[in-house]
Amino acid sequence: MLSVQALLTRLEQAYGAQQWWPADGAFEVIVGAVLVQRTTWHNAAAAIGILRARGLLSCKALASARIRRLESCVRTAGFYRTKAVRLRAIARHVRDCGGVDVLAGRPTAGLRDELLGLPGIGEETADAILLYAFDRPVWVSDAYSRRLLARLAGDDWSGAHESSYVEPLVRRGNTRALKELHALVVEHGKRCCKTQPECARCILRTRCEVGRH
DNA sequence: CACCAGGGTGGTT
DNA sequence: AACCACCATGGT
Repeated sequence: MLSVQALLTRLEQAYGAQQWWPADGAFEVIVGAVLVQRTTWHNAAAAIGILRARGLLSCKALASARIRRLESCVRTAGFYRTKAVRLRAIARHVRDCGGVDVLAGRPTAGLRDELLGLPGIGEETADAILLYAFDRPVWVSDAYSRRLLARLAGDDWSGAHESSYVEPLVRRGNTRALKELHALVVEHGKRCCKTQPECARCILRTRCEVGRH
């Protein structure tokens, strides 16, 4: 089966460099990670722009903002009532800890547990924050990656093998590759056929161009 | 107009 | 542990 490095190369050749995460600083990555849940980056980015315009894009300002005000800022990202409450709770935790710089000094395993303890941060979001906000070598597993790797592996796929597949990148601490690969997997998943399992062969076969369906 | 988008949570079986 | 309803706006 295709190696991780080969997969990364082919996806990059097909779609180009993705350059995730489009954010300014670790805290903005955290905010964006929550806002983008179950919506497009387009809608999440609009909400971030409004937060920035109103001076609420720092953990101290966000932590002391009124819920109603936050709701009006993040409305375009959907689920705005829950996201407003969760974002402020997260901001308060970060503030009470001494800021994102303090979190950046924590070991990865403990930091992951700490993130999972916060409202609105599940496994996928926690790993995305670890990778893109704190530059930790972790693989972000999502619906796209599970589907793609299941197709690449064929039938004998338990789902637990996903971590072993990307293990070479994690072990070598290649955060550059991990960031780009996850972004490319998502990009490919959005364009590539979702209903036909055979579609994944476009990556396995050289004469079938990736992304040109 | 139905469907989906860079999920998480709480409740039920 | 697997399944479910719910959260809600914006684009196609």
